[in-house]
Amino acid sequence: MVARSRDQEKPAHIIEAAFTVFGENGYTATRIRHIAELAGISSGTIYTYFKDKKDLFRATVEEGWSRFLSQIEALAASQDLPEARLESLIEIGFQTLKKSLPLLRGMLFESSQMNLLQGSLERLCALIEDLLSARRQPLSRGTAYAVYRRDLIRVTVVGLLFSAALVKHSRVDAEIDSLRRTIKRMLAGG
Amino acid sequence: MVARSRDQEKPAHIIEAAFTVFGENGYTATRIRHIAELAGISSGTIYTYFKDKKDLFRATVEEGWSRFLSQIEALAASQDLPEARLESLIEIGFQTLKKSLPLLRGMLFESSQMNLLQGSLERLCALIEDLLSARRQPLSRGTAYAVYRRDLIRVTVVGLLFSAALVKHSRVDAEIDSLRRTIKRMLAGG
Amino acid sequence: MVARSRDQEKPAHIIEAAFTVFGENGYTATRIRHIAELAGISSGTIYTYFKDKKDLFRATVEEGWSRFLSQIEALAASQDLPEARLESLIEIGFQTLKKSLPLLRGMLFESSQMNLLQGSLERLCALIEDLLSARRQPLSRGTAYAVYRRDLIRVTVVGLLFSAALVKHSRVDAEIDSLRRTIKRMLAGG
Amino acid sequence: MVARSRDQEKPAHIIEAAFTVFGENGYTATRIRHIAELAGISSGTIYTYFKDKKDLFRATVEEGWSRFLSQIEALAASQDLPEARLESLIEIGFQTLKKSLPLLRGMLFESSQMNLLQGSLERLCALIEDLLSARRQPLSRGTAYAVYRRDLIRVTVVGLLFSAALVKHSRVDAEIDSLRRTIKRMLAGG
DNA sequence: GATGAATGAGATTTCATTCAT
DNA sequence: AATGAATGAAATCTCATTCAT
Repeated sequence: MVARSRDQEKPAHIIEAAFTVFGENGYTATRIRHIAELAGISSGTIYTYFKDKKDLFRATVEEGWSRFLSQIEALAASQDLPEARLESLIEIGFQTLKKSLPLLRGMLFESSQMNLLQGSLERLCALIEDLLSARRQPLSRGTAYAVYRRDLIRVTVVGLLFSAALVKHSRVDAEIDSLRRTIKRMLAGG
Repeated sequence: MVARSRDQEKPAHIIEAAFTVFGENGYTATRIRHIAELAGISSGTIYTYFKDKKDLFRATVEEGWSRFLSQIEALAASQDLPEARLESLIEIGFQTLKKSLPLLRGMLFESSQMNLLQGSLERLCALIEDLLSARRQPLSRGTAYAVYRRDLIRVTVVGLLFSAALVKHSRVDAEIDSLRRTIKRMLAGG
Repeated sequence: MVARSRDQEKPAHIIEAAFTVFGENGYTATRIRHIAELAGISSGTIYTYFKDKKDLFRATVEEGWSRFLSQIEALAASQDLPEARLESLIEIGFQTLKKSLPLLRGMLFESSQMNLLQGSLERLCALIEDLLSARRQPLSRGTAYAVYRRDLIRVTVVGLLFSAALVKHSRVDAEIDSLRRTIKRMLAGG
Repeated sequence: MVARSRDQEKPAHIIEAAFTVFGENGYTATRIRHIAELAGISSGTIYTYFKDKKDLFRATVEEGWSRFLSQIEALAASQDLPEARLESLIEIGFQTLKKSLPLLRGMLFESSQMNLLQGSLERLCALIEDLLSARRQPLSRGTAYAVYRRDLIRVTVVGLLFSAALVKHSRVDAEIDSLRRTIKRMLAGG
């Protein structure tokens, strides 16, 4: 009477497949049938677990962000020195960026139109802000400066994500490395 | 002896309508029929001037960028003092950003998938770099610094465009103003 | 566990309907919707079994020829006396001609589908030639005669098919009977 | 005050162009615009002289048949010996066949235009029958024989036309020559 | 008469979703 | 729960024909 644990994981399997297919083709060009085939199930079954195509997309995007953000959160909660945590942030961030680029490409643009990005972006920026704040004494330079810094972080994060997503396939690695160096320099010096 | 003369401005009218409709709905969700209706013509007429939906979209996007970039180019070519030109750049940039936001929203995401963005972005960044360089003595801090600065500009530009495009309708004006202040401060101080 | 089982005969049903509709209207004037309606299914279903309109047409034509040619082939392979087989050929041929005339009409008169005709025609002529050869001692009257006879058969077969296809609806039966008598007489006498 | 004779010939020019275009593409695939371009006029002008596409096609076909039939008619009315006239018939017939094959192709294979064929075919067969009858004493072998002969002529004529029309482009000349030899032999011997 | 831009009905085909099995 | 055949709405694009100039 063992629980059929495989069935429990079916939604996860579907999301896994959706990850790949949405990532490669984007939302509109993705065919439900392709996801089903990759997951080794029939199209109809998808509708047992997800309301419709949009719902599956949302779940897939959320899963992606969730994986990424939980790493950052663990980082934020760690006891390491601020400088070390910042270093890790950059490493994790750019590593994930490289790894998830297909996903990012296929999803970023469409998910933004569905407002799937906003929340996660907000959370990511907040985490980064916390990490940065920890670096020195909490600066009480006033509200204006707080807004300035929040905007700056957001512009930079959004800029990084979309810049990476816009890079040509062939130059991905070099470009992302370049971006990482740029960010490091920025944090260090200017 | 002469046929109903080809209205010289008809393509412009169509693009004008396309501007609005693509802007509001994005590429996929836009119906050719809606553009035709808004332009006050029949669907078929669109195909007199544009090969297909994609071609119309490309033309619309290019028109938008073209308008914007030609302003920046005029600026770059002017004889004003560097500081003044930079000031103007920011004014024009953010003004256009506000005005073209619907367009930007509907288009940025899809056009990037069609590779319509790259070229214009490249041109925009180059112009901005020129404007910035003019501010002080040409800095001969070496190649590494040049790459750093180019990346920084790109991340910031891309970050600004997509940040703005991601803002909720209701908060657009406030957010864009905030972004402008942030950029000004960044250029001034940090 | 099993989906609505694929109706084994559905393609046959569709072809049956296509038979009628293509027959009555020809390829171009035939509307997929009409075939679907006659078959009692939705238009979309046709695309489950056939790639596109052209594919359905090809399948329909091939089915028609196939039915006809397999009868002739059976005849050619039979052990009957040559005279009897020739007699059967004519009976079967003209019977099928009557029955399939709508199809024939739709099939023959489509410049876009001409090449569908060539192959089947070739096969039919070859079969007829075999049947005729069997009638007497293989005639070794030389190559020139062989060409002559092949041409004659082709002209006659093509002439019969198209003559029948050109006949007015109201006079079909009488005309085809007349043609059959003519061919019989031709084979008997001239 | 010279009559603008060029205008008088405009319909003829149009038909000339239509000849080529219909011949190359068949009725359905022919675009009015292409005919207009080849004739060096605008599409609209065609509608000054022809009611619609079908009307232009009819006129084109009739012109083709007319040219051909008038030659045959002259032949039938000539005082030459029957044998010589028959010889001429074959020469003229196959010559025209070669020359007008593109037209023929475009003309024969259009189910929508089938009835254009009937009349001209009838006339052609009647002329041929007259020419053949003249060869010997009018045969009073009775009605049955008359029907037999008429059918035979029709089948042969139709067979020739469509056989020729079905031949592959590359083999046209050889095949038509072969058909001519076959017909000659048939008239001589069988 | 000539022009050719504009029209707009209409056809094929796709694909998310349903539901009988 | 799973299946996958069936559905059918919906969208782009074509092209004969019209008609203002």
